[in-house]
Amino acid sequence: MNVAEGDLFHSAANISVKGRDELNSIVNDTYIDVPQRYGQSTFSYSGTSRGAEIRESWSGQSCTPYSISQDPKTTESSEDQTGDEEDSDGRSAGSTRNPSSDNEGKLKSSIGKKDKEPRSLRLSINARERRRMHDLNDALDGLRSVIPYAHSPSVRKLSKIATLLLAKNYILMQAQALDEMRRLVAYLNQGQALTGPMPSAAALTNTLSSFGQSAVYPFTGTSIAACPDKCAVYTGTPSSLCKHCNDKP
DNA sequence: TAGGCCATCTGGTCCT
DNA sequence: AGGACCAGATGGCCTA
Repeated sequence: MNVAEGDLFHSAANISVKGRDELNSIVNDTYIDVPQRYGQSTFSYSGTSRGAEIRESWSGQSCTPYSISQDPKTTESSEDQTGDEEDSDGRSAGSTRNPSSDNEGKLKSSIGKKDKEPRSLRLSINARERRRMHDLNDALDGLRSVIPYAHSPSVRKLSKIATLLLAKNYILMQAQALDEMRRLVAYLNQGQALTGPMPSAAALTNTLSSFGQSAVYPFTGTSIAACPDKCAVYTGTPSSLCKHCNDKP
């Protein structure tokens, strides 16, 4: 097992144990190159993983909106909060978390902070921001759906940062594979145009095999050893999102 | 218990 | 003025 291959399996260890075997089965032809710290460190999937649960609640409109009014201490904000529970789409704004604790402090802390701003305006701004973040999450879900990793209920959803890093590396890999393919086609065309003998079967096999090899493990050079997170395994350059590389003086 | 991830609130800035 | 975007702060949930 070469270095890159080891890294692939190393990354695979970030996914849930239940889905690890499944992921290992796909890891050979995909580009799992997420720094370990960005991988999911959780190894159990109960069917109610937090992210999935929240998304389900969001799209299915089935979650229970949090209600600050449950706590008498927060009566002041609870009246306005009712208008904050649903945005203009009619979608519930709360999550499945503890309804009375999460936003309570924040709301309370905001009271009187900016008296100039009418409460209704603030609530509408909050709802808008919430909607914006939901749209962003929807887009991230869309991205997750098209990048190769184990799409299985037994595998926890990729984190946001892992999704972005994986997508970036996947794009770079596709570009490189395309480039390799073009070169191969050019090589074959060249051989056809020449009157001389065609490349030997062994040479062709060698070329094809090196193509396949580089398509999967294009970078096995020193860059891998440079970063403990192996952020450059597929890109050849350290990721700007790699904390380790960015922390370097 | 610490660390990772996340949703939400908030105030600031920029644009239309 | 209102909306979009952004980053910081806060606190909850989960796992090792």
